Amino acid sequence: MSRETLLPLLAAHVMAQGLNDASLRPLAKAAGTSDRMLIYHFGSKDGLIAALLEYLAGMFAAALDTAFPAGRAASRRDCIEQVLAITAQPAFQPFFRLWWDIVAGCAAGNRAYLDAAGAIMDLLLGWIEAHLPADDPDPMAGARLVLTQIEGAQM
Amino acid sequence: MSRETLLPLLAAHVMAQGLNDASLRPLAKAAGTSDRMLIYHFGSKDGLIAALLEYLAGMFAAALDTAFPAGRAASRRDCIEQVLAITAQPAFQPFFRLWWDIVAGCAAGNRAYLDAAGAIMDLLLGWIEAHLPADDPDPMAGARLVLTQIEGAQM
DNA sequence: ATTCGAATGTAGCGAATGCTACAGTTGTAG
DNA sequence: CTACAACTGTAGCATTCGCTACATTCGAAT
Repeated sequence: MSRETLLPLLAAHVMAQGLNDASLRPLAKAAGTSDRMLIYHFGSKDGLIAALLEYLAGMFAAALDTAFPAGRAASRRDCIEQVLAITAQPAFQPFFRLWWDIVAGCAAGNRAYLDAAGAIMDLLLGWIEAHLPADDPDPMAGARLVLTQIEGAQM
Repeated sequence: MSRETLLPLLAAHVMAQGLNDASLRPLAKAAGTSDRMLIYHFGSKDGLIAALLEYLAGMFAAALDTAFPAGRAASRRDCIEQVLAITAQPAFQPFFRLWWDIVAGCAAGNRAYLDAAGAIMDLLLGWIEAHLPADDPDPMAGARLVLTQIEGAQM
């Protein structure tokens, strides 16, 4: 059982149970190993969380990849509604639960959470930018605007 | 030392240290009492949190009251920018830190947090509604729209 | 076959958690 | 003065937390 074998199982547990109050022993049990081994493989709980956040960001990107229609939206408003329709799917709810955990962790000043949040935001902005109309005057600003709307609506 | 004497001190500690990982002994120390007495006055930690959330919502309303200019905005967009300018003040940062804690708690299904979030949302919606232009065609929808923008921008 | 390092199990440490049992110590009503 | 109820301090309990010490197993390289 290596890091790579463990991460999917740990991620599944975190998706189901939340990230903020995840502790080593339940995580280990969910992955069929022991707290002892989690520390062995990841060095510390912080290391585990950092690895998990990175892995979860990858999962999120993959989920977006499969759920997103290929083409570009007709307008910014159209893009917003496409993204809203997709992220409203039940499959995405766990990701948003995690997202709020991460945001709260950022507000508390947690470094790993800040890094993860930055990475995920960049990921999302890139995605949106690629799905805006090709003739959008300022794609970066447009993506930020779309993201603002989506985050607000999610709440 | 009654509930009413304790709550402001507890609230101050929570504003400074966060809500999610607040525990009885540090809270008690910050309020100059003991965990024993907190349980005595509030019944349980859940009772304490519920009382604190209610008190903090009151604090937030009062803070809005003093910071908000009296009149109505010229337009929805104008209203958004007024609120953004005010909530960007350093005095409001601790409230938003708490807000994220509450949102994360809601995502985790915590009942007290859900109630508090609902109350605070209603409070905010009322505030915004009262500051929209008087000729707004649909003040309730307008308030929701403004709030969406603000929450999105805060992130 | 021996050796060596990676991987794993067992047991536990010290700290923090929410909460409780018990024993006072008040202040006040009769 | 007495009695009773509200209040408070001390000490602890059971649990969980992240983490470590120690011992063992096991496969591969020499």
